[in-house]
Parts: sequence; structure tokens; C-alpha cells
Amino acid sequence: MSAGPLPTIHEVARLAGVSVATVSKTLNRSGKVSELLQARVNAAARKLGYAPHASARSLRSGATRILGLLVADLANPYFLKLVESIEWLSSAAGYSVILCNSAEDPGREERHLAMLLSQRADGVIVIPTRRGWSGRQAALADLPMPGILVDRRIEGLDLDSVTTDNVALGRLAAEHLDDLGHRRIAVIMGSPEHQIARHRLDGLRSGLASRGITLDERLIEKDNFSEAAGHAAAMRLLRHAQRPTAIFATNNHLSLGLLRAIAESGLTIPDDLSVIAVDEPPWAGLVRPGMTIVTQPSEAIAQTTVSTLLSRVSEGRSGVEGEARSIQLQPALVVRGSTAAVRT
Amino acid sequence: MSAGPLPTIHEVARLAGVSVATVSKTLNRSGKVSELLQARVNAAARKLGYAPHASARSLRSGATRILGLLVADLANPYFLKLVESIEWLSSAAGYSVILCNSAEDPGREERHLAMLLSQRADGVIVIPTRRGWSGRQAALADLPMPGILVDRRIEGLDLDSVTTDNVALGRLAAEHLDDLGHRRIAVIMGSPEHQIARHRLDGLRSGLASRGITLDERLIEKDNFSEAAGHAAAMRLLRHAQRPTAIFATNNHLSLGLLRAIAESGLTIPDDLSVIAVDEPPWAGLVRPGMTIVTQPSEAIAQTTVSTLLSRVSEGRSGVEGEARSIQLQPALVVRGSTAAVRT
DNA sequence: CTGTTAGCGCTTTCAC
DNA sequence: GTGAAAGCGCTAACAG
Repeated sequence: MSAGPLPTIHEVARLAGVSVATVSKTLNRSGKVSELLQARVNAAARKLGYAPHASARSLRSGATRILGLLVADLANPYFLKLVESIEWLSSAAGYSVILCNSAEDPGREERHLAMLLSQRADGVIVIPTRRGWSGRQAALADLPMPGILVDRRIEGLDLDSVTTDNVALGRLAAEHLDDLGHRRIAVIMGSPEHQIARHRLDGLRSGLASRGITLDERLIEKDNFSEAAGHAAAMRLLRHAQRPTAIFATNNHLSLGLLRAIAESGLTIPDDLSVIAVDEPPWAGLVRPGMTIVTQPSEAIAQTTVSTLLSRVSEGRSGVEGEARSIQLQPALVVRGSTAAVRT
Repeated sequence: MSAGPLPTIHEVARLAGVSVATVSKTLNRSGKVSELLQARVNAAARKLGYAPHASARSLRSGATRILGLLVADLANPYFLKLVESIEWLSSAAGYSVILCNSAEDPGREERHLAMLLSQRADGVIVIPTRRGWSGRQAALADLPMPGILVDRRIEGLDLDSVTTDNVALGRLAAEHLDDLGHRRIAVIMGSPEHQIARHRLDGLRSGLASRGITLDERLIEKDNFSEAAGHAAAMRLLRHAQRPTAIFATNNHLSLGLLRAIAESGLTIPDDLSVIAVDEPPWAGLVRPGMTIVTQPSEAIAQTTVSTLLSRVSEGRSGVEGEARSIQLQPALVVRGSTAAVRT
């Protein structure tokens, strides 16, 4: 908050006694410049505290080295982990990240997308909001820059995407619970309209079915994905005439609500009931004797996302309708103490 | 990922049958343009899907409408809340946010700062890393755009800042614990070199002193601020010959470690000991019967930060050494069940 | 190797 | 009210 206007490439050139072209070539390591002049240019640039003007550079070169990251819900620890990894990887690759939180609001999402377009981000990473996409797919499909969907897909939109195999995730939970002998299995699934929730439930159901077990449809709690909804659903389940022996909560908010309900009810995990959740939130360590979870490979998802997007970026607009890649990564089961063999 | 090059202002002008100047004036509501032409311009712009090129605009106008947000530790729920609020407020004010996570690494922080300078962000919000600032204050002081420090101050740096009154915070905890009759009070303070930790401890100590109580220095656990450190410190305290009757953990990571240690030890809150923490992490609801906390006013801090910064931005470079404002906001005590009267 | 020069797309005087 | 024209700082041909 002190110095006047910033030095431009011209002042560096003057101080170094060379032309602006030489400065540009030196600083960008493009074209040939003699050692001597390079040294003089670098010295001059350092002395003046020269920082190239990104806007000017972008205007001329057509690339901003900015990535847009549009997140449906920053408050979800799983998405936060994704954001951290993506920011890390992008910055390692020389890209800055404009972070936008749509907070599950399609209106905000749309405005943010327009802004990223104006900024001419080189690529856009989107964890889309759950609702509001019907009829709005064009907003993404018509984007002039490469875009990629993470975690959630949008029906009817042909765009690169990186997601977890959510059917496999449900199946993993099913097999684990069956191995422990559970039969009265409840699910807090969130909204039945949401694809991911459906896939996880389908996986659970089919996993159980392949072991000859039928999921009791009355033990499937449907509502939204909030912590409050998870808590309410859990309360209903815990008061059931025949309380379930195991509960599967399909996302972080829901499982937090579930755990709170159990704590309030004074029940003990896993003696009174088993709990299996998705993802590893920071508070997993508070559950004694440890949370059994099905994890999504967030690290790998972030890596795949960034590298896929950046490869599209360097392909240039050329990817001429090269059909969309949709990559699915596999979840893993982590068995800890919150699930136990059912009481006989 | 379909259309070719984006339309420029010239194509809008041609389609509307006006000059580029008229388009610019219309779209920016600057200067006078007749209703008729405005309508034609807007129609043409919509038809072409015109989105002004932010780089070109910035280059010309000298403002980017971008704010840099440099965060020391995204994984801390308190900072995350700050980030969410800041992003929200900024975008409401028409600014985009470039998010940078330094992850407590001064090297990353420095590179990010250089990048924000190159991007010519209109202003920079910094939650600085804990270490590595000695001798590097110039990096911030010499920034050509307004900057503001949040949550943490940097010694010897005269820059706007918005922080919590951490001495008051410690005092709040002291008074509450004294009211409940606690005398053997332990503190998990984090690093003693860190100003915030010292202030909170000082507040606790002086708050107790003013009630005639002396803080037992042997019950002050010093280390770093990680969850692991919190856990280890808690374990030492719980094994103490005379176990403390209350423990004060001074940040989110530390209190998570503390709670985990208590859970593992099979102790009950608040029967076996009282716990008071800082901030409200998402998992606070898991602690029965509720967590007693001292909260920082994150909402107000975010608001003050953004409005102070934006007012500096509009002042222009003019603020000519207008001395730095350092704003302190007051914490609040929220009493719930994790603290109780000491057993007599 | 090095320098000159023509814009990138936009805003902003300044004439009309 | 409206338009013509001059750059903002930089890169990329192109000449030397």
C-alpha cells in the first residue's frame, strides 16, 4: 500500500538497455536470448520489483491460467477436501483458482458461471448443485472453455466427469453388514430424487439381494441431505418398534445428524446398533470405537479431475467433439469399531 | 465446449448498428444513451451471448474486480466459515475471489502473494501463516493494492486488521470456570510463540487472577496446534496424579484431539471433567450434553473485513498512509453442558 | 540473436 | 446523444 504505479515491461527494458521483446522472451524463456542480456534483464526486473500484468498477458495470449472451481456446498467436508486438493494441484501446475460456492443455489451457480466466462477461465471444474439443472444443461454444454463435472453427474449432459462408483459403494456396505449378520438394516438416504443417493441405495439393495436378503423398504428414510433431516430420520428409526440393528447414512451431513441422535438417545455403538457412513469427516475420531466407513478416493478424484481438465485445456478447442470421458473411481471399505456382529 | 471464438464488443456494435462506444456505455450504464439504442444493444448482446472480456476491461480500466483470499489453513473449520462468508459477501459486492491455501507454509504463501500481485487483485485478504513472517513483512507492506489481515496480526506490520479480542476470550473462559468453582484448570494452548495462544492464555490467567486464583503453570500444555498435539497433551493431563477438573482448549484442532482423548479414556463429560473450547466446529453437537464454548464472531469479522477492504479499494491509492485501522471484535461465551460445577 | 511493430478487447476522452 | 480514435501492457510475427 505504498509504491506508486507498478513498473511495466518498458521500464524493465529501459533499465536493462534492451527492447521489450527481449524482456518478454527472457522472462518467458521463449525464443533465444544471450546469457548476458538474460542476466541484465533479470537484474532489472528484480530491481524494479517487476510483476507481469496478468490481464495484459491474457489479452494478448488468449490464456488466463485461471481455473474456475464451482462448488455446490463448501460446508461438506468431502467437498472441502476436494477443494483443497484441487487448489493444491492446480497451483502446482501454475494455475490460479477462482473459488465459487453455490451453496446448493442454482441462481448463484448460474451467476458464478457467467462470471467465470467473463474472466475467460481456461477451464472450469464444477460440482453442480443437486437441483435446477433440468433445461439448464446448455449453460455448461455451451461453455467455450473445457469443463468437467466432479462427484455429481448431470443427466442429459455430455461432459467429462469424474465420480465415485456409487453402486459399488452401496454394495460394499451391504456385504460388510451381511458378513456381520445384520438383517434389519436401515438407510438414511437423503433425497430419493438425487442420483447419487439412488445409486448408493441401489448398490446396497442389490448387494443384499445377491446374498439372499431383502431390504425392508419401511426402513428407508427419505428426505433431504441436511444434518437436521439426518437427525430426524434417525430419531424415527431409533423409536421403531423393532429397532434396526444397523444404519447406513449416505453422506456427511446425514451421518452427523445420525450420530447426534444416537448420542442424545444414550445408545451405545456398536452394542445397541451398528453404524456405517460414507466419507471420513474430521470428527470420525470422536466415535468410539472408531467409525466404519465407505470412503470415496478424494485424492485420486482430484488428481484425475485436474489432469483430465488440463489435458483438455492444452488440446485447445480442438477436442472437436471428442466424446466426453466419464471416469468412475472405486470406493473402499474401512472397517473400524462402529459395526459389529449382530446380537444373537 | 462448442462455439468458436466469443463475440467481441465490435460484433455486438455491428449487429445493433451502433458504435462500440455506445455498446460500452449501455452495458456499463455509464454516459447517456437513448432508450432506443439501449434496447437494440441489449438485444444484440443477448442474441450473441456476449460476455465482456474481463482481462481487456481490466487492462483498460485498471481494476480487476478480483479479491485475493490467502488462507493459512483451510482445514480449520473456523477459517472455512470465514472463507464462506467472505466469498459470499464479495460476490454480493460484485467481486470474484481467488482462493489460495497456504497450508501454514510460508513458501506457498509467498508464491501466492506474488501471483495475486500479477493478477492485479484489487485487494488482498490475508490470514497469515503462523511462522515465517519475521523479516518478510515487506512482502505485505509493499503490496501496491490494499491488504487486510484477518484473525492473526503480524508483529511490526502496520496494516489494517480485523481480529478477535483474544485476551477477552481467555477472560470469558476464566470467569465461567471460576463461577463453577474450578480451581485445577488446565490449558492446551498450542505453541507458546504464537500471539493468539499467548493472548488467550493471558486472558485466562488474568481473569483467574482477578478472582484471586493462580493458574497452575504445570497444567499448561504447550506444543503445536495440531489435533495430534491436542490429543497427546490431553493424554498427559488425564494421567496426571491430580487430574484437572477443567480443560480449556484454545483452538479447533486442539479441542478435537482433546475430545478424542476423553472418548478413548472412557471418561464422561462433565462428570469426570469439564471442557471448554473455542469456536463452534460442526461436530460440537456430538458432545453430550452440548459443548460450552467461547465463540469468535466470524460473521461480523467477515463483514468488517470485506467492508473495510472495499472502502480502502474505493479510496484508491489515496489512503496516503492513512494509518492502519486495527479492529478488534468481542467474543461471546455460550454455556452448554460440557462444563459443570466442580465436585465438592 | 535482437528490435520494431501490430494488435488482443475494452473504456474513455473528445469532437461532432 | 453518438462515434472515432487512442491507448492499457503484453506477446508474437517479422525484419534486420
